[in-house]
Amino acid sequence: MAGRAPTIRDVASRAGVSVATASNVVNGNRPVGEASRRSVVAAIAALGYRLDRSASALRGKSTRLVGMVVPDITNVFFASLVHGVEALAERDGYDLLIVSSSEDAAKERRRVEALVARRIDGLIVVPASDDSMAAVGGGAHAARLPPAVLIDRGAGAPGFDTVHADCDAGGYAAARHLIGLGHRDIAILTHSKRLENIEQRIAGARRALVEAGLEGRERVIYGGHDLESLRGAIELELHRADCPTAIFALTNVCALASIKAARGVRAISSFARALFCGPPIRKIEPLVRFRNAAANSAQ
Amino acid sequence: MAGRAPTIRDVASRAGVSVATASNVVNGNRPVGEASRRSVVAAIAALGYRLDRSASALRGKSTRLVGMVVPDITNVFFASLVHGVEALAERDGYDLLIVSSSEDAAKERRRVEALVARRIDGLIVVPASDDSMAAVGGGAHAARLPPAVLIDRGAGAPGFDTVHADCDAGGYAAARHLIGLGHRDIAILTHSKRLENIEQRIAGARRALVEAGLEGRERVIYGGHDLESLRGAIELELHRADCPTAIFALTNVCALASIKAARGVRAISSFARALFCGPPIRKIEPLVRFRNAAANSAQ
DNA sequence: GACGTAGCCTAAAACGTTATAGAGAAGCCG
DNA sequence: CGGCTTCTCTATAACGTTTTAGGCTACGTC
Repeated sequence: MAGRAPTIRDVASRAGVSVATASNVVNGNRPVGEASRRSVVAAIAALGYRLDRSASALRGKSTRLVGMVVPDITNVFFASLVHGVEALAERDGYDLLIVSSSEDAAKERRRVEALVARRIDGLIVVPASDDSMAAVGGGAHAARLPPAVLIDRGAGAPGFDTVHADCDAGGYAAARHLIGLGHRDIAILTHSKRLENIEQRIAGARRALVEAGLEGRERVIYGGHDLESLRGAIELELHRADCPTAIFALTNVCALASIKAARGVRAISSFARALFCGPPIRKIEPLVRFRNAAANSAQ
Repeated sequence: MAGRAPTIRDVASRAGVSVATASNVVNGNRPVGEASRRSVVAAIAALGYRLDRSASALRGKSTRLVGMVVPDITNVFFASLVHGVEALAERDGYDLLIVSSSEDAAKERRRVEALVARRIDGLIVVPASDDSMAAVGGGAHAARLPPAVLIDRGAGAPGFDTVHADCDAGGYAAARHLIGLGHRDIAILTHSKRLENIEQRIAGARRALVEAGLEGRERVIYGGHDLESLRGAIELELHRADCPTAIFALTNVCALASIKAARGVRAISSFARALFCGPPIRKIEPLVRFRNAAANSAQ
C-alpha cells in the first residue's frame, strides 16, 4: 500500500503529461486533448487520486466553501434554511460551514471573521439584529467580506443582497384571519428584541384591527427567545379574568409557547390527554454509552 | 488602504523578526521571547493581520475542521446534536462542516469523501444505517478517515468510537409506563428501516409486555422517515374498531405523527381547537422579496 | 578555557495545487 | 512562403503558512 496519498504529480507522471494538464483535466479549467484526458482519467482511477481541497483553496481563487450563520440551528425555521442551502451547495460542489450566533451580535461578528479567515467564497447570514452585519463591513481592518446575502432580517441593508418576507402583509393577513373567526380580544406574542421583522408584523396586525374598529384592543406580550420565557409570559396573560380569546404568535417558537401555555389553561379531552397531555413520562435516563474504537475493533 | 491582505511576512518584517518567529507567536507552537512576542503582537494589531487558514491547513498537520454528517438537519434531534457539537467546536477553535446524508448510505459515502478531501481533523457521523460507515473504511483506494465517532446508530462498529443510548432499557421503561397507566392495547409506531436502535426499543417494549402477561398484544406499525407517511400509517390503525389506547412512538418524528393523527380521531375542546386544531389558516403567501446589494447601497 | 546545555531565533524547504507565460505544431490566408 | 491564429501542452512561479535543521548567545560546570 502506498504510504502517502497520491498527488497530482503522481497522476501526471503516470499519465505521461505535465502537472498542469492533469490539473486541467481534474477541474476542467482549460480544454485538454482527448488522448491526454483519457490517460489522465485512467491514472486517477488507477491511483485512487483525490483532489486536495486545502491546496486548491490556497492556490486557486475559490475555496468552494460557503459560510452560513444562523441564530439557532435548533430552531426548525433556521434548520430548514440550512437544509435548503445545503442541498443547493452540494449540487454545485460547495461545502457548507455552519456556525451559530446564538442571537448575539458580538458572537456573530467573531464567527463571521473566523469564516472569512477560511476564505469562504460566499456568506449567508440570518443576522442577530437588523444592523449587526453593517458593522462587520466597516472598520479600519474590517474583515473583507465575500459576496454575502442576508436572510430574514436586515432587509435592504446597504452592501448586501437580502431575502425577506413581507411581514406587514403577513401580520395583516393573520390578524384579519382571527378577526374573521370572530375574535375581539387578540394577544400578540413575540420576542422582546427590536427587529423590523417583528415590528412590521405588529404594524400589519394593527392595521387590520383598526380597519375592524378594534383599535388599541390588542395586547402585545414580550418574551425572550426561549420557549420557557415565552410560555411564562403568555400564561400570565391567559390566567387573567379578561384573557384573550386568540393569540397571534409572531414566530414558530411563539406558537409553540402558546400551545404549551394553552394546554395548561383549558381541559383537553381524555384520549389526546393520555397521549400528550398526561403527566410527563418519568424522565428516562438516556443511559448513554460510549465505546471506543480499540474495543470495537478487538471483537 | 492596503490592496491585499497582510501576510505573516508583513508582520514579521514590521516586527523585525523572522517569519518563523511571527508564526510561533500566532500559533504558540514554540516558545518566543517576551520582547519578540510583544513586537509581533503590536505588528499584528497595527496591520490587522489575520491568519489564513487555507495556507495553515495545507502546510500544517491540522485543518481545525471537523466534519459532521447527519441524516436530516431538519429533525430537531439531529439539530440538537449539531448544536452541541458546534458549541464545543467553537470553544476549541474548530469550525464545523455539516453535510446531510438524507438517510441514504450512498450519499453519505459521497459526502464523507468530500469531507475527507478537505482534510478534516475529525469526523462525527449519525450513520444512515448501522453498517453504512463500515464500507467507507475499506476498499482499494478507500478514503483514509480521520478519527471518527458514530452517534446514535452503528453502536460498537469496529474501528469507530460510538455513542449511543441503551435502547432496550428505554423501550422497556416506556412500555412499563404505558402498562402502568392501565393500557392493554399498545401500538408501536416506527420507521420501516432496519436499525438496531429501533429493534432494541421494540425488544425492550416486548419484554415489558411479556412481563405484564400481554405477550403478543402489541402491534408494530411501520412508516417512512417523513411525518406524512407515518401519520397515514398510524391513522389507519386508529380508525379501526379495536384501535389501540396508547401509542409508543419510537422516535420524535413518530411522536409528532401520532399527535397529528390523534387530533383527527377524537374531539378536542373548543379553546385549544381554536388555537391549534381549527381549520388550517389560509395559506399566507410568503411574499418573499429579494433586494440586491447594488440597490441597497444606492439609497 | 573547553565543553555541554538551554533558550531563542532564522533561513529555507516544504505542503499540493492553480495561474501565467510561452513554446511547438497545425492550419489558414494572403 | 511568411505571418497569423488556434489548439494543446509544458515549465515554473506563485499561494501563505509551518516545519526542519541548524546557528548564535548566554550561562553554568568541570
